[in-house]
Amino acid sequence: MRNAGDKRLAALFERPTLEVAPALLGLHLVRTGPAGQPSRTGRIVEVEAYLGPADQASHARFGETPRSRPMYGRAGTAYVYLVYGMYRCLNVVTGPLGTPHAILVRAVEPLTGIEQIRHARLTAERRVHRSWSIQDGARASARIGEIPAERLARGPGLVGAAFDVELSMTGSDLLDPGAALRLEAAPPDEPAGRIEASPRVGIAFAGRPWTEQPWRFSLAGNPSVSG
DNA sequence: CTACCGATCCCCT
DNA sequence: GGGGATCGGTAGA
Repeated sequence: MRNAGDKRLAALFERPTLEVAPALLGLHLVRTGPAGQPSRTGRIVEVEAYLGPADQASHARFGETPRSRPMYGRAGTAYVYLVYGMYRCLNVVTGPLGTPHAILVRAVEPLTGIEQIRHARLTAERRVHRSWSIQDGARASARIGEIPAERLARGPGLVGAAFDVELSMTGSDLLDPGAALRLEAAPPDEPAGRIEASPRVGIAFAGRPWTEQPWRFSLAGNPSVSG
């Protein structure tokens, strides 16, 4: 049985993708586990909409493949992919069944579980730099310890690292209140903030008009929005 | 099968 | 401003 907040959340996803994207701003991303560890939560502050398969910046531009299959599923499904062989990026699927729309979560403002997030960031870096010496690891640990909380998930790759987004989570239901990775409605007392729209980042390969569409949405002035 | 490149991030120059 | 880390997907031989 869904409570009132869950119902509002589910209703949100029945709207067109370009309306859902700005509406995701302010929602909470929640990560629980491993068992016994405090959960991590953060406020979504930056997203990008991908309106495949026509959208030449979308992974759905190649049609339905094993990787893109979750995008064709129900709205609220997670689409997780690997970029540059190391960073996992989280998308929220939107649109009706069979319509491969998705919204990339580009930045999150950490709210709780900050130490868990720092630990996850360090683990992610260690995985990339397998050949690190003891000193390298110590340096990275110190550096991450100095990063202000609002910058710990400022960028899509960092969101994946900070919240331990796993490839195995692709296709999972982000609206399931029991899921290890999920979305939750923001508390009603949390201020929304002004929303800005701008062109999407890192998609020069797509060419016009896709590079110019203002399909990136962010909370104006929020320090966790990526540059 | 190989070649190329990506919805990235960090460090060095 | 440039390059390294690292690997799955796609395209072309």
